[in-house]
Amino acid sequence: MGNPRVIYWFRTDLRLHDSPALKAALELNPEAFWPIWTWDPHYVYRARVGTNRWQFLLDCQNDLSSSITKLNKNSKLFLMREAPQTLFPKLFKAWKITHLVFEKDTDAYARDRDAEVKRAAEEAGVEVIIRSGRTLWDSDELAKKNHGKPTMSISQVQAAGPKIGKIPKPIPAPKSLPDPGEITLEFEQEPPEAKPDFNGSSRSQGDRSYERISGPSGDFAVPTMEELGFPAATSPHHGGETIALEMLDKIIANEKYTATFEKPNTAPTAFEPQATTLLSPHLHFGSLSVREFYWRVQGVVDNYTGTASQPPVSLTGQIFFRDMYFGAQAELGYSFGQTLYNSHCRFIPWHLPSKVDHETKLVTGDYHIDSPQAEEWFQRWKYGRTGFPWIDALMRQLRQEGWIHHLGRHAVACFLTRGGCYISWERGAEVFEEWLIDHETACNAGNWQWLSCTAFFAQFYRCYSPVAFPKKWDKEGKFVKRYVPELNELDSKYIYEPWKAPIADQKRAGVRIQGDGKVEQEGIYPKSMFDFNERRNICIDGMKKAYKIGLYGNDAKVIDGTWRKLFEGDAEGPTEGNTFVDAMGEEAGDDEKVQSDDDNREDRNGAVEEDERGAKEAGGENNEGGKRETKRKRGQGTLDAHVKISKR
DNA sequence: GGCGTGGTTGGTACA
DNA sequence: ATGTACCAACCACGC
Repeated sequence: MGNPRVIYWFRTDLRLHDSPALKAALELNPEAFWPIWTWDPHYVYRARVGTNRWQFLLDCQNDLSSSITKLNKNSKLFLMREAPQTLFPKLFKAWKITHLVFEKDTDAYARDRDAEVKRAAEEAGVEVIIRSGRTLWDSDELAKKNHGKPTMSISQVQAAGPKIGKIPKPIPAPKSLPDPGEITLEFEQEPPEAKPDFNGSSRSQGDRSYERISGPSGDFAVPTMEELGFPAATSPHHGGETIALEMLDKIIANEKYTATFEKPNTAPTAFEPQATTLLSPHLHFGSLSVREFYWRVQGVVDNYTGTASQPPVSLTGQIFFRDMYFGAQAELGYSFGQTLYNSHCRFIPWHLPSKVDHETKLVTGDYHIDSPQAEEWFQRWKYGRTGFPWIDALMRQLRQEGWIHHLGRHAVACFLTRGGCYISWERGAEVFEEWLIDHETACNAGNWQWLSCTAFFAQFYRCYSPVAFPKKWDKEGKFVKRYVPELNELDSKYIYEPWKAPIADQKRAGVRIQGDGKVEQEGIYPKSMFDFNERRNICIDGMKKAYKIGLYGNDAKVIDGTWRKLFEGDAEGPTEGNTFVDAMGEEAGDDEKVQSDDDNREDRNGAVEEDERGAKEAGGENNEGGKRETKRKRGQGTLDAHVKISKR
């Protein structure tokens, strides 16, 4: 074998600093070195990616490409527009490749894809080098050290992680890069499977993603939004390693902030500047190394003279949660992203459940509209027209900017699922997947399960109030007024409950609180779509019952649909289900098609109301509960326990 | 195996 | 205004 001819395949690691895989590639001392990105149709068409995240990705690629060129004027990030599975076998031959190097990706789809590429490499006699670099600890190792089980609590991470070893110290960025070899393309492009296009609805012009392997100009350049068919992004947040490292520098320079950060004490209502670091999208795209972040923060903490905060609430603790979700995903695979077939996700008979293909055991991306009322609530939630200004402000910020504070995510997630609409967490996760610039499959699925009390967290009677909770952070309602400007002039005392404002106040503020929020109208803000406290109680009753029944996503009864019998008479269970035979089945027949909110649906009126009478006593059964009541008298919350202990 | 304790980030009533 | 007790009863963990 001659000298190494190496392809470095960038994917989850759009950076030069602290990249174990890049280091391994350069240690081969290559005679030719191609830094490439393959434009995978799976991401282009089958992942939900909104324009803000597209732009962020392009930012990262452009920054990386120019950083590569700074190290070697003959090199850059070469964008190859074809699926890696079909492209690599051709490249291996055409470029006489000896090594393929990339960072390990433990996402379920990525594992399948990489296994296929690896097989092709072996067939072509190409050595594949894979290094873990996306998390503090290798996610497979983490699960292994957690007795081979998915990491489902932060204490498991804190116990299992150190068993692997110390968190690796960051590796400096390379000072030079070898020349790329000649780039020949003496082969045909395999056209992508462009249907279905999950992002079709946001494309405003022709999609030229796959015009040629080397792009429209034939120069392997990073695409533009126009090429991809997208309108301009609206987010103020920008990608790229350069920006990420500058942001980190700024945070680190503020020693007190860095050392005393406590997530639960950061305001979800803060804007310009936000209360948290906003580094999450950079961690997602790898424009910031998670270990770089960890050790820079730890350095400040170690030298801090005051009392530093501790994991899990501290800045480093935030990263432990990320590793926890990656460790759970590493074990559970595809099932971690859905309820069905997920052994660790509780089954709750939510509205709008996912359709599932029982052959592949995967969700299809579509869902059942078991309740027109729930579908209406879902659309109003998604587009920020629930009539609860706190929820609407957050959802509008999310759509516009691609980022909202972690506690804001809690608030909208609780509201959609167990603390309001009783709609499947999977619906919410899909919206976040599309709109978040920091969307990380593992963290998104994990956090939605957390908030919906289907995994990780169980205290379902703790519900975020859309009124009391934001009041605690922002009495004036400045945050709401920024993102729901039609309420700008409204007296702050009504800002979280505008339906309570007297007509005179509404007039003075130039806004009328009326209507059902289905269509946007100048000078109108909708009435709240339900009585929150009423819904909260109904939801808690439903959760109680579902917990008592105790099914999980992989239970036979959940898979074959017989779970239904267990929930008969339940307020938020399948009360509508009498006419809805196969809630989880592959083809339930004549569901409505999922509609965009822009459709004008005139005639939804009488037929819509949901049967909520069944709320009567869903979980409040009999006397058996009474016996146990006398047994357990302690305060139920951590805080209470602390208070009691310290008082004694 | 039963028990006690704790759980990243709640809400409400009342002093 | 701020602090405290309670709400209704979950799971995970450790001994």
